Amino acid sequence: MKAHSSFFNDVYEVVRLIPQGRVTSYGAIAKYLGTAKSARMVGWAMNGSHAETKPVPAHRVVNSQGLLTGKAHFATPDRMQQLLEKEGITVQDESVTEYTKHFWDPTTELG
DNA sequence: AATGTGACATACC
DNA sequence: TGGTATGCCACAT
Repeated sequence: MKAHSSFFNDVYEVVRLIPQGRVTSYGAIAKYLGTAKSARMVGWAMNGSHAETKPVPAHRVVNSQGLLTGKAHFATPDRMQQLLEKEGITVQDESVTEYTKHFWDPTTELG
C-alpha cells in the first residue's frame, strides 16, 4: 500500500468524516469520489484500512442494502455490529435497521 | 503489459 | 423474494 494512491487515501478520509451513529455505503463513497462504478474498490480499500496509522471507522460502511457485508474482515465477526450498536445503531440479522434513516450521504452532506 | 480479483451495485430471470 | 449473471475499476502480481 503506497501512501500515494489517492483513491485509497480519499476513501479513508471520507470514511473518517462519517459521523458517529451514521452509516453510508461503498457505492455512495465511490460516487462522491467521482468514480461511481468503483464501489468494489472502496471495499478493497477497507481491506487495507487496518494498516493505516489513523483509525478508519470501516464499521460505518455497509453495502447498498444496509447489510454488514464486511463484518467478516474485522478482528472478530461480531466486532462490526458491536461498534455500530455502541454508536446507537441497531443491527438486526446482520443489517442496519432503518438504514435509510441512518444513512449519511457524503455527496449530500459534504456537498 | 496482461491478467486476476474483490468488504459492490444493478439487472434479470 | 431470492439467487445468478454481468459490469465495473483500481490495485496486486
